[in-house]
Amino acid sequence: MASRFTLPVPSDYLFYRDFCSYGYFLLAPNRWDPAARVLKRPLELSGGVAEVTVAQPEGKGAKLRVVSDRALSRGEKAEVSRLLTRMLSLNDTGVREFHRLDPRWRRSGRGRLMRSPTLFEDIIKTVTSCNVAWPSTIRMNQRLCEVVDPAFPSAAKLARVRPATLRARCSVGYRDKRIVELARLAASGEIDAAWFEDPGTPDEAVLEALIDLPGIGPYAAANIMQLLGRYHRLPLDTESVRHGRTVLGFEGTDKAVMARVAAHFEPMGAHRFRSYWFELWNWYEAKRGKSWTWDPATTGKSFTAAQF
DNA sequence: GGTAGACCTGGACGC
DNA sequence: GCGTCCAGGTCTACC
Repeated sequence: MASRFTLPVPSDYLFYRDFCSYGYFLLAPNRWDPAARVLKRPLELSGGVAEVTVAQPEGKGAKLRVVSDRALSRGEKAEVSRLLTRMLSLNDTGVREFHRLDPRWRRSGRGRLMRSPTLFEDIIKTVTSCNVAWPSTIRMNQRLCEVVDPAFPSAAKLARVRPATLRARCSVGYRDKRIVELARLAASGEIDAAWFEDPGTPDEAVLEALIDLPGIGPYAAANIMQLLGRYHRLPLDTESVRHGRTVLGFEGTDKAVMARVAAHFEPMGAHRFRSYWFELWNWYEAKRGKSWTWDPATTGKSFTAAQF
């Protein structure tokens, strides 16, 4: 029998807008239904996997309606609430300050960014997004869920998979050993999620620790930092260069354009990434329509500039 | 400290 | 249908 419960959200929270705010909303095991504006995905809970459906039928600021495919204990409902709170950035208290710094997004209300229910899933998703076109990132995450665990592989489960299996069946290529090593570090506690998530841990310490991880370079570290709600660094990549040239009108070598993009967002201080990201996202939406209307099977595979 | 080249995959392109 | 080229960020070796 299903469990049904509600989850309170901040008064400015608009589910379809705020969930469809970062590309990972299109990656397995997330399943976004653009017509119904409903999210379905399995979550790993203490009593086993449960498929949850999340919606906000009454609109902005209204409680989220959560339905699971099996009965959940009180403790499991608390787990689901905790995982969704992380995923939907419901504890983000910086949106108002962001809008004060960059008023362009005040009217649309853009400010919150979605992420994964766990830091580990965000780390692996980031590794699968490096040095690869977006359709391959989609494929890798799809296969990880099909081959290893439908609810997205936990660190413990992934640590037991052979790199050759990941390479052959999940199309992760040379990332195979790095992914398994990351899983071992997370499973053993050497990657301490609580330490990374603690707002009291200094940004520089987090950055240094991330760069030390296998498969994590400057881009991936900055991206994981924004997924941790630390928005002061920009994950600069080829999309940043494209954005610098086409939208901001910068000229010169890739390196010079990157430096100018970084300098351009400097005044946004602790909210640099939000300002940069929503400008980028706005550009995608100008080409492809609002992100919550993207069909994961079509537009969702081709919204990045490289696919145009 | 800076840089060249290897690492893989899949899509685009030419034949 | 096949072969070749290219994009993408990280890592290592080398200067």
